[in-house]
Amino acid sequence: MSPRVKNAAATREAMLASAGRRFLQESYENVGLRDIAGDAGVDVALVSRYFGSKEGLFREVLRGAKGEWLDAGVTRETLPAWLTCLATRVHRQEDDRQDLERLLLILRSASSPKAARIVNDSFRENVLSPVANLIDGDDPEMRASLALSLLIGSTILRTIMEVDAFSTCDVDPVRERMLALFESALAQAPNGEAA
Amino acid sequence: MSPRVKNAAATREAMLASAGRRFLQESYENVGLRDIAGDAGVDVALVSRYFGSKEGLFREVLRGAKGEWLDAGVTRETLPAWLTCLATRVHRQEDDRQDLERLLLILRSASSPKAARIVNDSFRENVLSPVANLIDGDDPEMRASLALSLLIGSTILRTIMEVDAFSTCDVDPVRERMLALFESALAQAPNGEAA
DNA sequence: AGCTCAAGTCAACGGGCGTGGACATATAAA
DNA sequence: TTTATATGTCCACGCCCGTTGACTTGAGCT
Repeated sequence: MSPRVKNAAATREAMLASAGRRFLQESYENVGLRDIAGDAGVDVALVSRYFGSKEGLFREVLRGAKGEWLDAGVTRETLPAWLTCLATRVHRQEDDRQDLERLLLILRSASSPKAARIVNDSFRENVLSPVANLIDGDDPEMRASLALSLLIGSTILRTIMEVDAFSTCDVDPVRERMLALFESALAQAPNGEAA
Repeated sequence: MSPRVKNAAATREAMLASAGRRFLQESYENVGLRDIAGDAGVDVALVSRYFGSKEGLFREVLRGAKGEWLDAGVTRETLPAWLTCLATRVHRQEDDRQDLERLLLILRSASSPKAARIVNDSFRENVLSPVANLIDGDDPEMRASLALSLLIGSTILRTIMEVDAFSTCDVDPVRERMLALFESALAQAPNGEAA
């Protein structure tokens, strides 16, 4: 093979990018380092050189995707609508896609022994905590978990299980119900919404 | 090795049982046929002989677990409470554990290319349809998907992500909120509960 | 131009995987 | 008791994996 141009920073990014793409579509176990390196136009051995191991590469991908979750000026008031957007895949802004991909990247590799700890940590730090910190009142983590359960479940149903009964009918009623559920889950009072 | 006693039906069941146990705890990709055969006290080659392939074995495990979901006399009225039981892991009856394991078995191997089709079919046939058939009114599949999203999400959070913010505080409030969410998700009217 | 070292490639290793064919043995019929 | 067949074991093949060490080549400096 003719060796590629030598630019350490660029190839590192290229590998990170192709790894992110691969890990997003297939799970941690089902993607090989040769696939990732191939996409980046680089030899496999560079993975060990740059990231130490496959786990290291995966960790770096999760770490690199950090800080983009909830960044687009989401407040306590707009949170339910924002979650509804993610859950119904209607992207208001370009950033929503990034957020959804982050979540999906985490969910895809959730049940992989090698990636489990990394995934769990990333989830707690990058998606659970931000939401919990955004809402105030009692048991913020519990209420955030409740809302995120709905988001996670619907994402899995639509993306992985390919069920998508949410789009067989009109989207608006679904969005309406979703919004109500998110508001109820995040609300301080157990029943309904109490300002 | 001293050959085991020769009983085709018994060994077949033993393999099915150990496979079910393994597939429940690890995902499809992360369990080897040698593990399963080892647990059953049998040689690996019998998997091919009895089930054709690993996929065949997995399919048979899913098929064998069929018909136990929602079997314990759950009605439209008791459905929300039953879902809450599953989501909070409080087992009223012994059967609840079976139902939860079924769902978990499906979720664990959901993102495995080889098992995806099998898992998706099993989910639709064995968990989504029963729930959709139990509720009446418009868009039963959509409402069932909504409720199952919550169940799936909370199950993943608790079992795979090991978050379990649901049990850091008292369980009763969580169950109360869960119940309200399930009822709202399954309700005919978009807002709240309307008998 | 020549030198140097980071940057990249190549080949191979040890290991685990699913699978298939050849062989052994317990069971049941003759 | 002999025979036949279902049942189970053993062995090895081919494949893909992550990782490593030795080699090659490009870029930048003097």
